[in-house]
Amino acid sequence: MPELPEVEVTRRSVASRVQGARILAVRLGKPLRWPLDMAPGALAGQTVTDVGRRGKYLLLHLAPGGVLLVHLGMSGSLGFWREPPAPGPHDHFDLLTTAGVLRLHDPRRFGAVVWSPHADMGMAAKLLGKLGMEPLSADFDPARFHAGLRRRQAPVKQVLLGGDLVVGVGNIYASEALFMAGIRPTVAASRLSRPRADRLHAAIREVLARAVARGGSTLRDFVGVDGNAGHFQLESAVYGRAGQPCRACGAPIRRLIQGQRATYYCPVCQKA
DNA sequence: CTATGGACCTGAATGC
DNA sequence: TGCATTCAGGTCCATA
Repeated sequence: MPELPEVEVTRRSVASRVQGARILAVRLGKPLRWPLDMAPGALAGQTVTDVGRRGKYLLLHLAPGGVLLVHLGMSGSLGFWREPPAPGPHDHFDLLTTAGVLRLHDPRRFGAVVWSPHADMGMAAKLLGKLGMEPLSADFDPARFHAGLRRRQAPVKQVLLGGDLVVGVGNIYASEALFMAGIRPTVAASRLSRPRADRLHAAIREVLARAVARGGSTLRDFVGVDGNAGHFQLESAVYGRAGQPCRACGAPIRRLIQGQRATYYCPVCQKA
């Protein structure tokens, strides 16, 4: 479900609710991607000082002790209640605080919660250490982006998904950004000229920033922290539109598989 | 080091 | 209606 915009929207609403709250306990459901071995009272007494984000990871900074890292995987969402309903079969993590309960709901359990005390940043460092540039920050530099692309022989779409050059571009927005830049997803990343890399750089920023501004509502079943479903307005140019006419030129949108993931593009607007 | 395919898990949609 | 197959927004890991 979540790509960077959805995670960012989630971050903002989580921050507004739990920042400054003190943790009372945690409740664990089924194991997520990595089992979290933690007693219910393990974090009790810690305060949530800040809610950050790196790529698609949410970072709950706790004082005095460390960072609680949360990833939503493919199907995860966070909810917040003053008085939460009884946990369902897919509610796998509750953070009980003085402000209310933050709950991770994740049917497929590809998501994760990782606790890293400051003394031992092992797991968090390993997960965050290889991440690429943040696309919505000044850190996302066109020259470095182009240099990174030039070193890769793989199709540009798969390089975008890799997350080691630039983070946060998921399967939907990868297709959308490539369409906006007029670049075919199958082109070897190394073959992109600087001007075309610059167009892609700008397209990534624009597509993601627009989705954030719309509250992450571009995804079909995005569920905000307040429980409201999105507006069900998947306004994609190409994603999920195989066979339908390109909104720019009318040619039928094509679908192909790259690295076991669906890719969509316009054969006319994206020549190479 | 890079590139590729498999793995993890469940539910919804589709097809016969 | 029932049952099998396909597909889904992520990313780590083993293997060449």
